[in-house]
Amino acid sequence: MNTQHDQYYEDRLRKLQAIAAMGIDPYGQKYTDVRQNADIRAFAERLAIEAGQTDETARVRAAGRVMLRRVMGKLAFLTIRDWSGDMQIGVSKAKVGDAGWALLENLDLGDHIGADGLLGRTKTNEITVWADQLTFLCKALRTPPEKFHGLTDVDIRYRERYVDLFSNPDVMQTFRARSRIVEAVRRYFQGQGFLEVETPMLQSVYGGAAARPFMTHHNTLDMDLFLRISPELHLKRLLVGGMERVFEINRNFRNEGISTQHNPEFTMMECYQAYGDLSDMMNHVEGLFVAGIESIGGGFKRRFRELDIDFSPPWPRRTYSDLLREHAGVELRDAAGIRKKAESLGLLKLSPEELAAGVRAETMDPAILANRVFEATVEPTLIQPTFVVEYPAALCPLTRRKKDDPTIALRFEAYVACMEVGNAYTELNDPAIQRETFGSQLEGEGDETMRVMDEDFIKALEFGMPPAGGLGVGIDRLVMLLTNSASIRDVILFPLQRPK
RNA sequence: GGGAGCGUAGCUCAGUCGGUAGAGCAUCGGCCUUUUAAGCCGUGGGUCCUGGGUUCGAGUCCCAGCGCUCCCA
Repeated sequence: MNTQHDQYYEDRLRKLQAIAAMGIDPYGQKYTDVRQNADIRAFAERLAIEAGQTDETARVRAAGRVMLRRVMGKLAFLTIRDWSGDMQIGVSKAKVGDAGWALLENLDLGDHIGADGLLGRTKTNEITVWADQLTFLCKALRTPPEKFHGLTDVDIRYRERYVDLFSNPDVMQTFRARSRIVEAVRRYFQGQGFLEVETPMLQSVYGGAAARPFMTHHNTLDMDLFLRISPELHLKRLLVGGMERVFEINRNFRNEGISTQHNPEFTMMECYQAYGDLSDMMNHVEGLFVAGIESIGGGFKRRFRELDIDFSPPWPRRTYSDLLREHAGVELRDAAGIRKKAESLGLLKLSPEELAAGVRAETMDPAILANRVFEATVEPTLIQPTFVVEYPAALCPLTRRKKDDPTIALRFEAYVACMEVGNAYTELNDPAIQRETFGSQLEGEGDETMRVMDEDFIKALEFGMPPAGGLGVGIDRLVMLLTNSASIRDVILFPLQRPK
């Protein structure tokens, strides 16, 4: 058990007191001029120090958490870790004196220390800071995970991410990559003339997507509120206001299932471009993937799980109906054929939720059936980056229709590794059609797609929203793909866990 | 929601047919001035996820629950 009074805790408290008795603050002070371990390592490479030699001119200061400790009598080697990497610190009793050695004897794995000294290499050629001064920076009262295997229990890794981060360097690397990718996406849109904005997460009317919301309550206003499922309707209001290019990178919340691809809160990028259309949005999808890849390196040909994926633009564009014909052997317009195919795939079986919502297989909308067939037959084949274009209009009521074919929606989805990573529209800006489509619900979609009438949004459209293209890209999935992370929980620092 | 699996020392993991709870790392004590998961000798450490049940006896078998993982919906 993780009680506070086990033997380890007591041992460490005893050493903390011993350190304090030496007149040293066991929780440290400001410590300046520290060089990162990776930087010190690169410096040592440039100096071309030979094995067994020390460079008398190369004084450095390193700091980090003690990960390994090898003491042999009056000489010790410590491996300390900062967020750039590890560094070996050599400590000899002759050099640091009795006081320094007494400090070393009270060091535990997990403590933070600083070391000043000359840079050299050991006989075995390991880059080493030969300390003449150790500075104690922080006592750790808990034992870090085992030095060789690190922390592997996934439950504890997510619950105690702070331990995961310092004991598993790959995890640190993933989250550094995530930060660079988000920066790159931001820079990409700024470079394209977009303005970054933030819109409400607490909303009295929710919308912009088909999902169940989280509910909360404002006490002093005595008002129920929803956590947003999408920023879409607010970003479009900004188009009405004359912000011609806007984007937002922020959290959405959906009160739905949890899986390796779904976390209840996730980070979404949405952008809207006045006078733009779908082809602009495709360019942006490719552009932000390129920017993300360039920010972390590794090239366009990448590994994801067991898949080899080539992100080189341009990505192929395939129509929904062609893909359906190719992989399901049915025509999109052949409602009877689709129903037959759906039946043979066992797709007419309804979930308890759907049955409760009054959905019946016999009257299910052909477009919904087609989409079930699409998900079952086409999606598993969409491994290489692909734009699926020409969605059936019935599936996307919020979307403008193709001019010469009103059954086709001006929408695409971008797929990579069978995951939906982008969703784009040529936006609907006709307030009358928008009013009709709000609240419309196709039989077979269940209650999750309940769309609440947003009168203020209609009003905004009545002031005139310029024709525009809009795009949403799930940042977590983007990071998963580019960092080869199998689960969304591996790219979210603190994924939702039930309390233990 | 359904299926499969997992939960044992701080960490990583064994635990056979139901018969006194084990190892490595870590801790503590000792030796050790070039180690690389340092080494050698010694040592302490357990709510076997929780609660029931079967049994002379349960980490092990049965039931229920909790948490996690994966697959499916």
